[in-house]
Amino acid sequence: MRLSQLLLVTLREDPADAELPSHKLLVRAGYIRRVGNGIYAYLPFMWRVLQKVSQIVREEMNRSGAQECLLPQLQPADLWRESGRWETYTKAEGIMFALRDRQDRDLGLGPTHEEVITALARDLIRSYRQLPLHLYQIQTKFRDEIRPRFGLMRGREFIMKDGYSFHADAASLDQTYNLMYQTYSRILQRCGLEFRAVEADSGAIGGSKSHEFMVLAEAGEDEVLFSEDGQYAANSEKAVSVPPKAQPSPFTAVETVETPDCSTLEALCESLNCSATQVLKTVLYGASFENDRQVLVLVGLRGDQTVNEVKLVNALTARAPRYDATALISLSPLESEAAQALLKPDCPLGYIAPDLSDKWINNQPHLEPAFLRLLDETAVPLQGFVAGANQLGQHRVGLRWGNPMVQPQEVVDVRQAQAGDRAVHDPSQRLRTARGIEIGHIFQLGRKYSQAMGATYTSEQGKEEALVMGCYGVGVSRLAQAAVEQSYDDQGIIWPVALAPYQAIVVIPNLKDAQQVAVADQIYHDLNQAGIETLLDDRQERAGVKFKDADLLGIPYRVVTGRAVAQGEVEVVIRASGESVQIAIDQILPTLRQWIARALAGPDR
RNA sequence: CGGGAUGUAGCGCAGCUUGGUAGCGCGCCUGCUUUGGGAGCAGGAUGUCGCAGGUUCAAAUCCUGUCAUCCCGACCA
Repeated sequence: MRLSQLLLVTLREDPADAELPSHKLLVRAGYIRRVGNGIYAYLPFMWRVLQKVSQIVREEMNRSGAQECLLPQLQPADLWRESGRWETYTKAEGIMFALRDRQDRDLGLGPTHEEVITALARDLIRSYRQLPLHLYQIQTKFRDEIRPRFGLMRGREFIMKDGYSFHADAASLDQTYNLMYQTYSRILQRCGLEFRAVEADSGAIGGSKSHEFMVLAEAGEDEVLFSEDGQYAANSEKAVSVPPKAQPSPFTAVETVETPDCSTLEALCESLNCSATQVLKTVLYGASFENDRQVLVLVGLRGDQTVNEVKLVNALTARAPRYDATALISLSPLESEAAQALLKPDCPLGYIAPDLSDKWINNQPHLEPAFLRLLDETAVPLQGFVAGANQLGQHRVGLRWGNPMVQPQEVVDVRQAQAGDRAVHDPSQRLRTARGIEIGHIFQLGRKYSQAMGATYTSEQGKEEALVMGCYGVGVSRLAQAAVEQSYDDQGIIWPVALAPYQAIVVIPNLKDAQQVAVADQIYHDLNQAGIETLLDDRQERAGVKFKDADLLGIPYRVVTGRAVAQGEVEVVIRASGESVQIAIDQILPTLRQWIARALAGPDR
């Protein structure tokens, strides 16, 4: 394309509403425009990038044997009621845009497609002979994010590839899951991105085994913990580790001591002259379930550790049935004001322990009259520890489990693993931390949806069985922006060759020089003819403007038909390295062809 | 939803404290010059100062409300 005919509006200054470099650059270089909060227009250059990503995803998915289809975005609420997610998706997480049609039917705009695909599978899959089966689509998803931000990173409308596989048994699911792990790795390699696959929490979608694919970048919203030997990597929400050893306790006898003004751990440790590892910290949470029942949760853990709320949410969700509930709607630490509504006014907050009496709980209609008491694994081996006395200004020291401190029955892992902790698989390894942008997620769903929605098949033994499912997502638009976040400089974007909207740009420094124009035209024509996607900057602009724009746009190879055309040569500048070489005009095509082929060389086929 | 901030020309901003009829840079249009790293000179166009009330002789400026946007948090297949 000729730039003189393209819609290209570049900005010299950063847009005021952008924070991330990638967001600023995509707007400045004319790739995207914000239309509303979390809603973006993909302008022609961006659309080309997105198609590049989609095409790589498509090729690799097809290669894995999955079949492409396109599912509806407008989804009947009844399907979501069948899976039990209508309430949680419109109420709890509130992530689904819900609407009502003129017949008063509830509908949702698809944030994900498990329900639709499972309903289809229920209709279409009858026999084990049809299995395994893997369907995927690439299309726009809608999510009513509470706080959209960072441009395409967290939009309310975004493009995603989502795939769903169906199996007769767990072994077959495992196979496809592993295949997807490889497929995703290939996709990211082909996109030219630095990434890491990590163990992940499976979150509200449910299911068991799950990995996230993280594009590594400082601006990433997720923290990744990994061991240096490469054997272990996990999202910090999910990560497990061996905590540092506890210091031996200086307390030998059980006694209650006065600890005024020690409602914080630091103050307590200083006052008692002990280590936080000898303190049993008790954190109070308020949890609400979808049936409006509220539960107060006491979590005991070692003082130097912190609660991982994702793990705690999972622990509570698992216990929902005991409150006749299925889903946790909210969980938050009880701050003093909120606590006042639920607890009696003189409750000794700051000095509580896991054996805090239930009598402090207010008598309220939806509030459970007893605490749910959970103990983190780190607290179990403590000896001679310190805990609140359940009396303002007092702590107990020298405690051991049993008498008088009754150990909570339920021991769980709700502890946040941290950089510097030892790895579980090899305690000589220390965990390190990195930041990542989640651009892919694979799950083993199991029978969660097929059971809920009655999607069954007839097995080889003639028995009716629920389908075993997996699901696999790639954030296509997010991936494109993540690529920028990983690769830019102070001049602009540096696209990987595989994702660049155009691979080359021919710049004419001086339009008045007929020879420069003729050579540029010829090269432009020849390159396109040879299948190299090439732009021609034939705008009535000064050379400097064209160079600046080419750099900002991030086109990998820039061919400049400058003064050297008189000697039969042009200059080629490699965007990524800034390297510049003089090349004979007739060598441009073979040279670029070779460079591009090398840059696009993906994983072995 | 809690905390913080901002809304003034297409974009980035000043003006607001101390009310007096709106300005700078970039961009845009015209002309001349320039022509390899976001040119120079000359001329020109562009604003319901987010919106609605109020105070006042007079409001971008003060007050109230409201909407929008951004940041931190909560939230997030």
